[in-house]
Amino acid sequence: MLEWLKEPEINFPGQLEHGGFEHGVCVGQIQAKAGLTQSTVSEYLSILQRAGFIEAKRVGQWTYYKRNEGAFEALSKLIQSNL
Amino acid sequence: MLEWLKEPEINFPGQLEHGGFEHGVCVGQIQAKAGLTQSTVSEYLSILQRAGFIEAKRVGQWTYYKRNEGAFEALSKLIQSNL
DNA sequence: CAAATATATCGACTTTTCCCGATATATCAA
DNA sequence: TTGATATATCGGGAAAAGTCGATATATTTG
Repeated sequence: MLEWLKEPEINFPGQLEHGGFEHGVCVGQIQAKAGLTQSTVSEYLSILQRAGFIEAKRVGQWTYYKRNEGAFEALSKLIQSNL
Repeated sequence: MLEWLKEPEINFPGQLEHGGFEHGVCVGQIQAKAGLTQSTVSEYLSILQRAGFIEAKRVGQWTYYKRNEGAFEALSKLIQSNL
């Protein structure tokens, strides 16, 4: 999912019908591509959010998720320095 | 364990009695510090070895393990570029 | 070769993670 | 307000990972 969200335009064409990509991609799009149930995908996304890798924005009945690039940079640096 | 092996002289003083650190640290030293059973530590180390994070060298009845720094560098870069 | 020592492997049990269906909550549309 | 849609949360069963004791293998020493 994290890789998918790196190129949302390519991986989630259906998102165009939900107002574009500025806020991220909504759960239903990710679920359809993942082939897992709605509850599983929702839980995954909330875990990734708590871990700081993605950000959520609620707009109406939709929740949009997008990557937090800073977290990946930080993880990469942490592996370099601490591990 | 991976962090311990970054500074073997500091974390495994008992290793001095096993011929020093040039080949790495032997399993018994790591086991004592980890506080887990011998079998568990042996399995951990073999998993880390298969994953490429450490290298093993058998010398007599001892197996010495040491870090493979390249693997950490590669992981850090992989997170930067692919994730 | 036999006993001692260091490590590896195996089988079983426990704990954690994964994933689901059911249900709850929130928003939108009529 | 009611029904439809999107997402979140909950409880449980299945799968995977963690950990152990017992045992096997390899090496050294006497």
